[in-house]
Amino acid sequence: MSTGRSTPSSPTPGERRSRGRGIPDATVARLPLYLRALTALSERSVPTVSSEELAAAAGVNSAKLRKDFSYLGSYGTRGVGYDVEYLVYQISRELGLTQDWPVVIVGIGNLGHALANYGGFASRGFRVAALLDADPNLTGQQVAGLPVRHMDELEEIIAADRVSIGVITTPPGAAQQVCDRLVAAGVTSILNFAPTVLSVPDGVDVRKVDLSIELQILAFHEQRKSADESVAAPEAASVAVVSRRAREHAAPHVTLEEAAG
Amino acid sequence: MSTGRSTPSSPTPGERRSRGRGIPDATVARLPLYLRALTALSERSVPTVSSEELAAAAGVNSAKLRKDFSYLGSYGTRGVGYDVEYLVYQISRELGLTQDWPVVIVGIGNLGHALANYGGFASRGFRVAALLDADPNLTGQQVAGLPVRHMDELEEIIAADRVSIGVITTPPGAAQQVCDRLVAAGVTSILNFAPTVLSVPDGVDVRKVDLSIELQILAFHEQRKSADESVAAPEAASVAVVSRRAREHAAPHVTLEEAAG
DNA sequence: TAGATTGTTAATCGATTAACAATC
DNA sequence: TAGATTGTTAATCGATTAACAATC
Repeated sequence: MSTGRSTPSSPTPGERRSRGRGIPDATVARLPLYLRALTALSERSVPTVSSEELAAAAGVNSAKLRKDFSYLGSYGTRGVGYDVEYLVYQISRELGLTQDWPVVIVGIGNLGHALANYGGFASRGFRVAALLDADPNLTGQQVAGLPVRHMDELEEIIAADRVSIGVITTPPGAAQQVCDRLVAAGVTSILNFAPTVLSVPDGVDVRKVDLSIELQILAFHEQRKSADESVAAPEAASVAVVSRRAREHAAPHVTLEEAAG
Repeated sequence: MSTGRSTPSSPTPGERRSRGRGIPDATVARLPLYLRALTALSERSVPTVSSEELAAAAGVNSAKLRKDFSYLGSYGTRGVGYDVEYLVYQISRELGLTQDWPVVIVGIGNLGHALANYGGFASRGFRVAALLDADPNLTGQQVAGLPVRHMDELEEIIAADRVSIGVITTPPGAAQQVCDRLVAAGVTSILNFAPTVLSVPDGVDVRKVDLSIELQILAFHEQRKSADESVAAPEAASVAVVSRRAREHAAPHVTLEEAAG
């Protein structure tokens, strides 16, 4: 794009793809969806599927699906479609699900409980290596067939089981501290359910699941629906009317390092 | 962009923004993050904050934050920053959190339990109007201070409480059916925790939270990390070597409507 | 006034999509 | 061969980012 659009010497999509062997993030995020749909087909012993059919099952459009698959390689057959078993294997391998991923869950409250019992983990390559909690009263209690262990054992467990993925289901106040210990112990991927922004060193991946944020996004769209029922642009009007209170308070700048953690 | 880059008559960002009064999806998804950071500042009675400070607390860069806020209006003061209280109010209003949003939770297993007890709902405008489950043995049991009610009452509750948001925490097999009933009863926003693709009519928003998918995305990156430690492009090599078994089975096309649901 | 910080511009980047040549 | 469907192209769209003029 930077070298002009009409010259045939500009980088081709093929060249761009191979640069750094990068599968786009958006594609990676959809691979699990495809895999789920393919697994369902596999269980029904369906041998092949077209991009159109698979896309419908995964809830995307077929052009996007074919583009996504093109990053993995040419695994389809023109005029026929994709072999279900073969594609299940290729996507599993690409996602790293052909190996075993031990995970620890830290914070065995309601949510930790729910996750420990969640069937979706074991069915993929994920294995709950340990359940950890800071509360000594919980230690030793059985949850989902596993004993809750005390936080003191965290480093030991991670080293012994070569755990690289940690799930944080603690209260928000404890999350950063737990995260730091996980990282120091060798964990390089974190799934965070606590409503906190975690800071981690380079090389550590964090993904977050935030129930409250999802609801707020729904509320935004829900509000728009009601607004559309009444006037044309009711929002634009009310913005101007809203009290401008407090705009006069100008005050010195404050660092918010503490507030963030 | 479509009308050429050098002509001054191409649409300005201002024009683009006002077209349809659209706040970009990516911006809407970040507003709850800003709101959370601002709420923490508000509790510490911090009066003003700069884009740089607030961005750090929310985990984004400051240019993005300022761009995001520019879609809401000009709520900052040059040379000073943003008034915390004023911005909390504006974002809350924009997200629709100044009103009450009754929600129902359907499926009171481990996860439904966890959500019913989740503090983050009540603190925003969200109120759990009812907990519903199909199991008669659960009916009447208290969960998070609320009685579990039977699915038979779903339509009645939604109508009576004007519920527009439903949370689905059922097993995957029941999710589409529950979704259909919610929508028929008047719900127009759904937060889906079941690992299923839901189909809904136009005008209904669905957001999904999928624990297993998040873990799979982490596994993908985790795998890449280990790969990078060993050879330069180990992946590219092994792709070619992998057995091409099953590519010969070509078979008739199958509809997969049932598999999807 | 001098210093600070917003709001906006414009360039870049990444993702989506329709269309179709390649090919089974 | 005729019909079907992939893999790829190229256009479009939306999101990110650095830079800086406007302005408190």
